[in-house]
Amino acid sequence: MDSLSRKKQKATSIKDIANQAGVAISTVSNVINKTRFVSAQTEQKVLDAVEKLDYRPNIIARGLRTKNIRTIGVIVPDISSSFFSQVIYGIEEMARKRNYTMILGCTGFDFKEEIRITNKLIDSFISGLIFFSGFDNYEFIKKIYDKNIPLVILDKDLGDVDIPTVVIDNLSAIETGIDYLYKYNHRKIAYVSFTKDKQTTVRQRYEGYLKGLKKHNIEFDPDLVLMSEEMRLHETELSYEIVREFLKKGKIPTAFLTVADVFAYGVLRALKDEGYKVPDDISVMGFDNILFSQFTNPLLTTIRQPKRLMGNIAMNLLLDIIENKEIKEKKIIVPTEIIERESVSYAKN
Amino acid sequence: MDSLSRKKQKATSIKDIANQAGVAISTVSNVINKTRFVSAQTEQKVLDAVEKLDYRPNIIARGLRTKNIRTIGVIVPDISSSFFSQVIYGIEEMARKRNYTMILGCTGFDFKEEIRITNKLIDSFISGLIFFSGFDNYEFIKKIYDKNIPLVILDKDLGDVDIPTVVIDNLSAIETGIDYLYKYNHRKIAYVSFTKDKQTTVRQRYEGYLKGLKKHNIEFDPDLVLMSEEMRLHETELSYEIVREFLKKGKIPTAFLTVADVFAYGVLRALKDEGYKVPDDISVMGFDNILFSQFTNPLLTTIRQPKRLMGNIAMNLLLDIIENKEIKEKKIIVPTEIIERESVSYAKN
DNA sequence: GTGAAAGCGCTAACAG
DNA sequence: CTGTTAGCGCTTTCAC
Repeated sequence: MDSLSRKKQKATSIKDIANQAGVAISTVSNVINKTRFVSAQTEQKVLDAVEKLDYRPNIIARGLRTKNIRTIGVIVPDISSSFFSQVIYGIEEMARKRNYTMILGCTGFDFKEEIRITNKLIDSFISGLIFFSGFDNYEFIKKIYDKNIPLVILDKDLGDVDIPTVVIDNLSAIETGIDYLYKYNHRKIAYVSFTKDKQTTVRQRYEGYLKGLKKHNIEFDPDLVLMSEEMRLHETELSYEIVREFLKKGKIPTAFLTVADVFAYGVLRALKDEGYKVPDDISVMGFDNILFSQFTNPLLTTIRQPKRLMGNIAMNLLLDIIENKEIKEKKIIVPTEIIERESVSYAKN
Repeated sequence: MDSLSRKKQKATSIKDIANQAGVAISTVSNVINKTRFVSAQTEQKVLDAVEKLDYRPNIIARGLRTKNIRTIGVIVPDISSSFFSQVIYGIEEMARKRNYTMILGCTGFDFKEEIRITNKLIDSFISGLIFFSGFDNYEFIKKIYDKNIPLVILDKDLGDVDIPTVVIDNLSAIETGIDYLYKYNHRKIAYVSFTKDKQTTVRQRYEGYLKGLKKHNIEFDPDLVLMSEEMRLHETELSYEIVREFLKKGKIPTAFLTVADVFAYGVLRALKDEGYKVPDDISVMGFDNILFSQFTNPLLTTIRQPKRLMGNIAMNLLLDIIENKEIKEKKIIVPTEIIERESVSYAKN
């Protein structure tokens, strides 16, 4: 017999335990779930039977009754990216802590796939959903929310709606970045970003850029804005190419502010290949503070997002909602901070 | 009413459809699952009812009958690490492609937690398990296997046993690395690794190191072996510190071969801080080829593991087993290759 | 071609 | 304190 095609042997059921212990199945259920008092003596009989027959309750059968199998769905564009995987670490960590299971679905930044997977998850058996989307998709989110499925939106500001959300303050974060650069005497600050149209997150950062410039009376120069949606999939490579092209045109800024550390890596490399020294000639500032930013050359000055914490908070909020705990804030804003390292210094004028 | 504590409205069931369409429950089931012939006319009635009442089958109820909810459990030490997250990308991708759902459990390199989580998953409702463990744990794996739970071991060579496995050839991979370094005239090759005792993977690489040296008649020097288990959690930081300490002792190798790119980053930085130029003074070679190795300074020469492919293959194998397809090979070895970049050059003698 | 009914393993009334 | 039983929503025999 091919040992690969073996069938699982039939598991022992609550009925077997009841027989073995000589009690009713409800009694077994009651000792297992501690759902009503059972005399020490009967309890022991049940426990012995459980031990002897190596019984574990069938979660599916339980789920069919209780409509809850303590499982949370998580939708994310790309689990292999450093930012997402660190947030997911925080999500899973909290799920495990609170005895829930996490189902992960990746969308590959594909809009249709995102909808398909989400619907599939909802139709399956989850108790709630963390939506960590690649796109603005308010209509769709609203539809899910209106189905009364417990839901937390992660990393996307929906504005003034009722849907539970955990975000950072993207606008202020970038604005603070500009403040920082300004303090270091930078007045010609290039901005490297995804295109701003498809995602609130990205748009808010762009607004932060504009607001920061305005605040310090720096004139906005559209030539200094480097945007591409293609970078979504080839982050560092493309920012490298774009910045290299840009530098060849000769309009040289004193600093680059990027919307993701992975872009900053491309900028760093482009600068090096074009013969500029960082930070002596040009400064570079990232966003995210992913792990490798502490090992670039020079070490990357960046704006930190507390990724693991964001994951923790999102899952905690969702489970609080599911378990009907009191929710103080439906919109949680987690703080960012500037991590000063080596890639920014005083601008020479 | 607090909109957060709303209950999911009751979903429409197969019974509702039967009523609506004026047919038997079994008929509804049969058209949905195409499990026996139904006349075009009745079929249409059912389909209309499904459409009208927006019916989707209850997966849990189905699962209770069929003992299968097309869900795979994946055990992994740390989802936030670049290597793991890329493999998981491949795992999830294939699961999705074949219409399965992935449950993810992280163990944080904690031995007890690994067992606890695995048992929990097995007791839940999975159809199979991909075990991507942080430890050697043959006894435990064997026990799972003997329970006839479909199982694939990822990235761990169990030797000559029957359990389905997908691995790289760690020994040859490192040996090839030594060959490469030898070709570049290196004779004093330091080796940076986790301790070799707890994991087959790591031990095999160490054997590859020894074998490579022997093959080229390089005398083994224990002082050149830098190992620490602590690096598990602080990979780059600790390799940095260890290598810095090591360099201060004055016994300087011509090359460092590391067992992970993240270690190589630490080496790179330690070398820089101690005033050595890479590759002019000392060469550095990594292992894994994670994303950021193409952006280090200098660009890292390394041994590539095809991470996404490994994930694809593992999930594919597992699903083939579950679906009783013919299995050609129970042990799949995926090839590695050397990625030549900038961090290795000819040794000066 | 279709329907009736048993039953998957469990929880939660209800009864005593 | 404990037992009996209905039923969650589905698949699957068996009967017609």
